Amino acid sequence: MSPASTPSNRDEIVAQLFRLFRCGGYEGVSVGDVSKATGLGKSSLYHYFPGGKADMATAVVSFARDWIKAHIVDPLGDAGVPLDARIDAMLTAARDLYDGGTSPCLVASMLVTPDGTTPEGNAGVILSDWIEALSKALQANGVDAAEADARAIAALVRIEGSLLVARATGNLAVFETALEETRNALIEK
Amino acid sequence: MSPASTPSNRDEIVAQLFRLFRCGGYEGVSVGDVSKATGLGKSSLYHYFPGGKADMATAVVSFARDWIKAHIVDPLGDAGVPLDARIDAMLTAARDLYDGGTSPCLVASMLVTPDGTTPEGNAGVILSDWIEALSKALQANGVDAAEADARAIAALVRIEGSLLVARATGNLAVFETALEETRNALIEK
DNA sequence: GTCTATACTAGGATAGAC
DNA sequence: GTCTATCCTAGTATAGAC
Repeated sequence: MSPASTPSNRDEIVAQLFRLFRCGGYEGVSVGDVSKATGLGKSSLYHYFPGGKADMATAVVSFARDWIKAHIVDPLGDAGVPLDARIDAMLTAARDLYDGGTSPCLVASMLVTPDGTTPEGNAGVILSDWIEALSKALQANGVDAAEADARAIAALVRIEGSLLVARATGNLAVFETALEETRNALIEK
Repeated sequence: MSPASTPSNRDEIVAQLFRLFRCGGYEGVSVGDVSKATGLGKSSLYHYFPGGKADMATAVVSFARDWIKAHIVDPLGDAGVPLDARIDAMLTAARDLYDGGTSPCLVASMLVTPDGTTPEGNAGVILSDWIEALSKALQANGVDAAEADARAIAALVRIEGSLLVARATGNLAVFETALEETRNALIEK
């Protein structure tokens, strides 16, 4: 794959890394792939990421975590907006992030590691951030803590599960339907 | 990893392959890994799988599909057993397959492929088999087709999603709770 | 900060003996 | 059917010039 335009700074490289790692996971991406995708030579990449591929993984997880914070966690905590609007914003962000059910989840892809290996970059915290923010938003609207946690977890289970099932079976509607069900389950009194 | 005991036939090798591929996906497993895990030399492996790693992936998907048929699809179609007992059997099989939420799903892991690559072995059909069998079982008990499909899909979404969330966040209870919720949602009149 | 060139290892696959 | 030996490519990483 040739680069849309050669990136001029580290942030643009990381955006490319996100595209690559979300599809291939850690093992499925080579430094050569990154070189091709960005148009930069390997040495340039090692300039930005002295620790090599492991550094790239760390950077991409950090990038994704920031994206979730800006587009999901912070909006969910915005007390100036009604809860149902915040939830709609979250679901819109999810639809966008996963391209309507066609693009894989980075967390899921980074979780695939050879037997006995620990996942690179600890992407799991991204899901924890999301769940916590959602639970907090529900609690601020009068849902008790245990119920809020359960609903928040169920929401992420639906989103992640439907993305996987949609992509595995080629049935894209599964994802869209799950978003709608998630909305209903979260808003329910 | 050293072999529990050196496998004496192709089936035993495939069982090892299943362990490896479900964790590492296609890209995360090398022929050398397989050699170490089985105790067989590379040439022996190429004797059983002339097409190399791609052949191994095909064999392991076939193995998993057979397992699902024997432990889930066929029991779900057993008209001599009450529906709720069949569903319990399905959930017990799932708990067993995923080791209570600690072992990854082969379908999910094989879905992780470098950008532009098509998944090796087409593991997605395994989920389709499962969903279809579950929907059929519900329909045979008076649930109309559209509702049965929706419930079957929702069940797999919950199982796959909870496995992912449980493993990513380190919260194993998510998986067990999801199995219970799946049971309730399927049995509901 | 980017390049070319290079070193070295790991990975996929085959040859040919036993 | 399994082994040792080997081949070749791809992959990670570094050196040093510009």
